[in-house]
Order: sequence, then structure tokens, then C-alpha cells
Amino acid sequence: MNLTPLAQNFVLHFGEMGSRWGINRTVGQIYALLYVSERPLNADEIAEALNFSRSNVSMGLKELESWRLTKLQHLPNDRREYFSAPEDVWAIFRTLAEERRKREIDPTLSMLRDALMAAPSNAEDRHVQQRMREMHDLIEMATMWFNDVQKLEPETLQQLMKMGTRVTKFLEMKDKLKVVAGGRATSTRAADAETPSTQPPQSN
Amino acid sequence: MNLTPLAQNFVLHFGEMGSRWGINRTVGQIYALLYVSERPLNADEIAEALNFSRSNVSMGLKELESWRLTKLQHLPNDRREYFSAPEDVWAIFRTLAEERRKREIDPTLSMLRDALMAAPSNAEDRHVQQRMREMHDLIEMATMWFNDVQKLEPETLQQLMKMGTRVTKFLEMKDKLKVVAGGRATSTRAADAETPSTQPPQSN
DNA sequence: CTGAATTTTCAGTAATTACTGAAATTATAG
DNA sequence: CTATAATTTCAGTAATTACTGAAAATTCAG
Repeated sequence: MNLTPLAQNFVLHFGEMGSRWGINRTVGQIYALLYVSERPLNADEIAEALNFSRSNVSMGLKELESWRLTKLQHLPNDRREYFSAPEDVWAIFRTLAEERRKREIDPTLSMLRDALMAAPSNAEDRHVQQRMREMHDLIEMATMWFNDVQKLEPETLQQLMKMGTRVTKFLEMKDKLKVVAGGRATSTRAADAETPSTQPPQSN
Repeated sequence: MNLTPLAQNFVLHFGEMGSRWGINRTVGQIYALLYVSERPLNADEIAEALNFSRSNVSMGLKELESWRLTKLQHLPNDRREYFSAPEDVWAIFRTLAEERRKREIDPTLSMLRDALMAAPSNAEDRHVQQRMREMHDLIEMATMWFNDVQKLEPETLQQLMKMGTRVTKFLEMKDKLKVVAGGRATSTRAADAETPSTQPPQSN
């Protein structure tokens, strides 16, 4: 297992990039290797290709598994485990986003929600809560939107993205239709989103 | 400068979260403090509130500045510099996304582009390039979309997000209109996006 | 200019995170 | 079962990153 310069370069880049995220170099490189590999690889092959210790590879794979970014399979007449990356880049993208949301967004959202439940005991806290609420509402909206979008077929999503901001044209159109039709157009989700859940009792 | 438990909690949470990203604990806490603070703070106040050394605060502020997440101002009859976070959460969100794109996406995109320019020298590299191309195309599309969306007014964006996947209804509608109108509906950006720039000469 | 106030830099050190090799555990072929 | 192959764990160590205090540099009022 030695990599071509092309693959080598890709793998090294991902290692560097990985460390800009929370992910460490090792994990980034392992993932990149699996991603470009034509066939599933076993841990020893990975260790050899990347010059890592066998145990390091084991840990890296475990980490990738926790991100749901690897597939595990067995080959006939071979006891070893073989790893590969999902082929569909859209699926990878989605998994990554989901997992990041779970780890980075959800805890923050729940912390904010909790903090907003309590009545502020003074003017200072009132302002702190105000700021927290602004952040909470934005994150919550983005999260809900993301949830929706996640359900779309990659093709639909792709189509939407390629349209770019042109969708706003349809928004305007919608508004006109609403007027014409006397407000009977399909309602947006705006109403649902405006729950008062983050509006605590004001203590003044 | 001592924080209320509410603010304290927020600041600590952000410190933890920061370290899940590339950002370190110190920087996360400083930002959180500025974010909830009612008034701009100088470096000494920050150092005292968070129990960091003055020099650590100086470095943290420099880091935040490089992310364009702080505003700097002066108070009358005071030589010290006062820092604050922008008030508009949408603007913050956008700046953050922009900056992350610049640091994490753009380098990857350009590495991929370069790698896809060269003619593959064998079957293995052909496959590697195929995978790289898939990744490149997805990232490029997402980036272009993001660029577009970034130009929208926060209100429009908010409206779009609240609609969630309902916009797809309009997509379908558009397709029908197209058929009815004999293909004279506004074109999407699909054509522009399908540049052959990442299709290198095949060497076989 | 001068000197005090303020900010930045940086070498040294502390703390954290990454990595290894050896040993323990688990899985499976015979 | 038993023996061996494969994987995981983990204590120790290496490497990296974060933080501090002291000194240098910068800013600015007088």
C-alpha cells in the first residue's frame, strides 16, 4: 500500500484541515484515505499506508465510526475488518452536518433554553437574557430549516441550490398570489415557529 | 466586574464549545462575555472577569479580531481600547460563516481544483480524481449557493427559512409553468454551474 | 520631546492532546 | 475447547497548544 502523489496530497491536506476543525490529523488522514480508496481497507493496510501505529489507527477508526462516516464489511475467507467511506457525497455531507448539529448545536440550544426559563433577577440579567434569546431564536430557526432541508432528495436540494436566490422571486410571487386570492394561499410555518417558549415571565 | 451566575454559565458553556471547534477556551469565553455585555469592555475588565492574564486576553482579542467578531472603540477621556460584539446576530452568523469558508473551504476547493487539472497517470488515479471531483462539485455548489444567500436581507432569509421545504412546492409549480409556457420560464443557474473546468483530459 | 499609561511580544512553563508498544481482550477456525 | 489471529485498551511518553510574567514596543497627554 503506497499512495500515488495525487492521493498522498489529498490525504495530507485533509490531515491539516482536520486539525482546523475539532478532528485531529490522524482521523482526517484516515478518512481521506478511505474516501479515495477504490476498495475497502483493513486496519493494517491503513496503518502501513499512513505510517501510523496499529493502535492509533484503531482509535482513529473508532472516532470515525462515532461520526458514522465509515462502513464496515468482511471479505470472504478473511477474518479482518474492512473499512470504507460511503460513496454518496451528499449522504456524507448530510451525516456530517447531522452529527455536528448533535454535538455542537443541540447542547448550546438546550443550555440557552434552560437559561431563558428563569426570571431575570436584575437589569443586567435582563439584558443577558435578551442577548441569549436573540441567539436562541436564530439557532432554532436555522436548525428547523436544516431539519426540513435534510428530508429532501439530493436531486431536489441540488436543484434548489442551483437556483440560488432565484427562489426569492417565487416568494414575491407567493405574496402577490396571496393578495389576489384573498389570503387563502398555503400558510408558511411562521406561526409554529413563533412559540412563546423562550419568553420568560418578566420580573419587574 | 463579576458576572452573574446566568452570564457565568453562558460564558463557561461557550468556552467548552469553543474547544470543540478550532477555537480555544479562552477565546470562546472572551467572545461570550462581550456578546452578553451591556457595554464595551476594556482588556483589563475582561482579564478580571474571566481570571485570565492580561497577555492572554490580548492574544484572545487579536484572534477574535482576525475573525472580525469584535468592534473596537474609544471612550471619552480614556486611552484604553474598548471591545464589544456586533449586536445583530444575523450579521455575526454571516461573518462567522464567511470566515470559516475562507479558512476551511476555500483552501480545500483550490487544492481539489489543482489536483483535477492534471491528467491521471493510471487507473488508480483516475478513481481518486473521480472521488475528488464529486467532492469538488458538491463543495462548489454549496459555496455558490451560500454566496447567493449571503446577499439576501436578513428578513428575506428569515422568511425563506421559515418556509422550510415549502419552497419545493414552488419549484414544482415552476416546472409546470415551464411546460405550459413552452419553456420560456426564467432559467435557473444550472447552465452556469455545469462548467467543464473540472473535467481533465483523459489519458487512456 | 518626556514619561506614564497601555498594549503587544515572547521565552519559558503548564496543560492538554496525540501517539505508541505492550498487554489484555475478543473472535473464530479447526 | 484450544490456539491463533485480530482488535482494543491503556499506561507511559512525545508533541502540541495554551497560558503567564516580564520585558519591549507603542501611544499619547502634557
